Amino acid sequence: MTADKPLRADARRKREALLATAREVFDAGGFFDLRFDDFARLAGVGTGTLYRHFPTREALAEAVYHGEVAALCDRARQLQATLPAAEALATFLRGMVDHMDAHEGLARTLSTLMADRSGALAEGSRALEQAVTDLVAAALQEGAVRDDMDAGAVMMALHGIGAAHDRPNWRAEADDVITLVLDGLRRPHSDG
Amino acid sequence: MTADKPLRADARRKREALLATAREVFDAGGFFDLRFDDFARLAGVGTGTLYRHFPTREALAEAVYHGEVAALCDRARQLQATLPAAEALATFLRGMVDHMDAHEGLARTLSTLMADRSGALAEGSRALEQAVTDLVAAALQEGAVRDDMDAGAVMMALHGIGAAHDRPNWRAEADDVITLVLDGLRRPHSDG
DNA sequence: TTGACAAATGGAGACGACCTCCATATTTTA
DNA sequence: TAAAATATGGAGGTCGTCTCCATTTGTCAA
Repeated sequence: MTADKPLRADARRKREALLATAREVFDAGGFFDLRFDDFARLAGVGTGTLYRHFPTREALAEAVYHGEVAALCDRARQLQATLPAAEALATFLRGMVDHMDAHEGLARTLSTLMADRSGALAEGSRALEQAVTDLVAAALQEGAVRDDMDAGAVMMALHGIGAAHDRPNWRAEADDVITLVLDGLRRPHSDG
Repeated sequence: MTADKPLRADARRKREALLATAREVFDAGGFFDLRFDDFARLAGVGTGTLYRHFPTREALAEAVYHGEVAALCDRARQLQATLPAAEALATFLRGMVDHMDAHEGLARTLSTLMADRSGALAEGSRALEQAVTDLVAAALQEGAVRDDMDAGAVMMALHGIGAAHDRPNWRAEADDVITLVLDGLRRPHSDG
């Protein structure tokens, strides 16, 4: 999949400069409002170079958050290894909301990556979905969650949380969505 | 709020033509891919006229779905008047998914309207949120749902469903999200 | 070191979508 | 019917996005 490409020295340097600039802009919150060309100017490279390294704004966003998303996935695996499955899932989902809350850009990025209509799901997005799928599967095997549902619904809920990041009461509502999902995932009442 | 503006005869005619064209494109599924200018050409009006009547694509989308959204709100009120509150809420949410499934454009529109970062929430979106808020409040008063949660979480979940409309397994996942939300909304198990 | 080849650069300018402006046309009013 | 008010349309300005290719930079073998 990820064919190794021995990058030339200057190429690697420019690429790093672009990423560094993008990270700064991300932290400042202006990533999605800045002209794409300006990343180049800010990083001191030409526009052509920018586009060769990152064909789209989404590609750049993904690269910026590549580490962060990988960390989230690691965290998922770690939780899964050390906690009962249901608890691992809950902790992970709560942690996702924390992350989105702390890094405004992450919510925007995730929702952008997930909504990517270009078909090919970005690697980070796919990895994240796999992590959630594993967590849910483990909880299922443990008998902690109902068996008529898969991880897609959870992804969709996360998607909603990310996409709605500008709602006035976002944090509280996001926590509520997670609570609803987690409570809903247990065996439903038998009085239905 | 909505100041009555006696529209001139030709103005009303052009407006209607634009709406008719937009409806057709909506049903064909191409609304969000078509150049905004082309709505004008297709409807046989000038671009200036298009922009005077509908300053943005979102405004046009809202106008197209004004009737549909109003119908959804009416339906919510009607369900609320004829069914136990919890059942009314469930039926309404299921119906929303049906609607989004049947009219591909509606999901896209709702998610676009809700995500509208321009601050001022469009009228249709606000009306819909009010309808959901009322349904949840009624269910709460009836004691059918937990009391530590409001309608915002439900809106967020709907948002996620709409925003994720291009997921391969959308329909099943959307139904699952609704199920999770509804089951989660009941009193949680006491073994937590 | 040097020559030759491959890899990468940068930025001018093509392109395309969005939107404005105003001379002209249509409707309404008196 | 004439004047005033209202609406039209589309040429063209603006602004991001993205491409193209002449030039520069790095690599490697001799």
